[in-house]
Amino acid sequence: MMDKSPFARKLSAFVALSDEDLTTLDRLHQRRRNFVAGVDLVHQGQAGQSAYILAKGWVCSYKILPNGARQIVDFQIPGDFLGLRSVLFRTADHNIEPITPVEASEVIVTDLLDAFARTPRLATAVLWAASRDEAMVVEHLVGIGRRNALERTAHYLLELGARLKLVGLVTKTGYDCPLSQYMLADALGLSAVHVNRVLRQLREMGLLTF
Amino acid sequence: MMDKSPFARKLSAFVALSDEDLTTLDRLHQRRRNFVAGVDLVHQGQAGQSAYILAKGWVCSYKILPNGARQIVDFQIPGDFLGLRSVLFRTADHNIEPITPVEASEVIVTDLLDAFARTPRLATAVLWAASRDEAMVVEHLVGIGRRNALERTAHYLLELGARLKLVGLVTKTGYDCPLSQYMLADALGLSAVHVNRVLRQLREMGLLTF
DNA sequence: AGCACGGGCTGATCGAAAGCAACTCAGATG
DNA sequence: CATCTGAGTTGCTTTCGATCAGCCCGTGCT
Repeated sequence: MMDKSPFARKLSAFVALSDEDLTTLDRLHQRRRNFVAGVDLVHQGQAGQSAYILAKGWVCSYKILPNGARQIVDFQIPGDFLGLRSVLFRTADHNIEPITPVEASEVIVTDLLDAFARTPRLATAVLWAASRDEAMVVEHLVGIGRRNALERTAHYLLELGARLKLVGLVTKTGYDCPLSQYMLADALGLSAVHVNRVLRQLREMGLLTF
Repeated sequence: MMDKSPFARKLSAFVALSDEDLTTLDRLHQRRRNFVAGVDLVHQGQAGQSAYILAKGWVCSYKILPNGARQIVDFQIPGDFLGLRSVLFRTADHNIEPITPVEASEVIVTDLLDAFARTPRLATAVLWAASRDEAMVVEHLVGIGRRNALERTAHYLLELGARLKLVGLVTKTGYDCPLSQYMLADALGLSAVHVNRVLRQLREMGLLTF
């Protein structure tokens, strides 16, 4: 039996998938693409985008406000869907930028729907995953709205850990985190300076090591 | 031809629906339910919930933090789906509370999927609507993270207006808003006192009237 | 070597929003 | 009728986090 992709690995945590499901799933990963870090993959307002399943590397989705401020909505890690909403929506309402070199499989929407028709269990699993993503955005919203900088940061780092664990990217001692403090700041709705202080606090409390 | 439900009205703004689509849609609104204001309709952690389509009244979805703070994730208005994620997720991850007396139609998920199979255009429209809801949560996140209290409040009130317009609940002069300043505060991640000040500012700027 | 650059780190100052307290007013409620 | 409650309003004080400014350090470039 072959190695599971991070995507299959994640879905398996929700629903038991048969070998047939897994091969159907594999067929989705046909056209593999590579992207370099720092160059936007999708641009706000752009039409006719495709969706991707992330195989390797980290990506972030963000919005830019008229005043230049940036808010990172979410980070995507291996196994995560990418730009699905932009496709349904017909035009992207946010930017997507690789923060490390990235490998991703382009997914044709019709292929996905075909796969759903063939194996309903797969459809369930993917919907589960989508719901989970949405729930995470909601949790993120709650954090920014009602948690202070310290709680918010700690919570976010833990959540990232939980997500990475699902795809086997966590070791006994921690996980490899390519995020700069600037990115964390834009994700958490803080300034980079303050993120730095908060991280120091967490370290001093013994809750965090680099 | 009969009156369109708010739901049909909203979907029609996205996709042209045939009479057949509309009757299929109507069949979903079978078991109508009434709820009183202030009593939770869905409770965090509760399992086996149903989904609803809101016909009349306002509802809010929120989360409570361990420290007692509340963050309102979204308000639902007539025509909006309710608790769809809780169903896919099998167990509710947030509370839903009517803020006015509410009429809603219970939707059985299998009915919905049947309807989708029958008229694909309907499926497209519903997915469109779901994407739009998700996009609104994201926009909300951005607002809380990167807009100041004034911008945030103004933006949110405008967005509410745009949503209400889609279902015909806006007049020349404005819309009927049953939200208390406490609720606005919990939605915007502010204190009620501060919301009050911000609203006063907006009034003084001539951007808002009660 | 020299230098530019990005990321991380820290101190000092400032301001937006929170917190607290008090008061009004309109409806309930008894 | 008195009173109680909840929403809205305002003044004053406090605090959290932003902003500004500068520093260190590793890397890549010429």
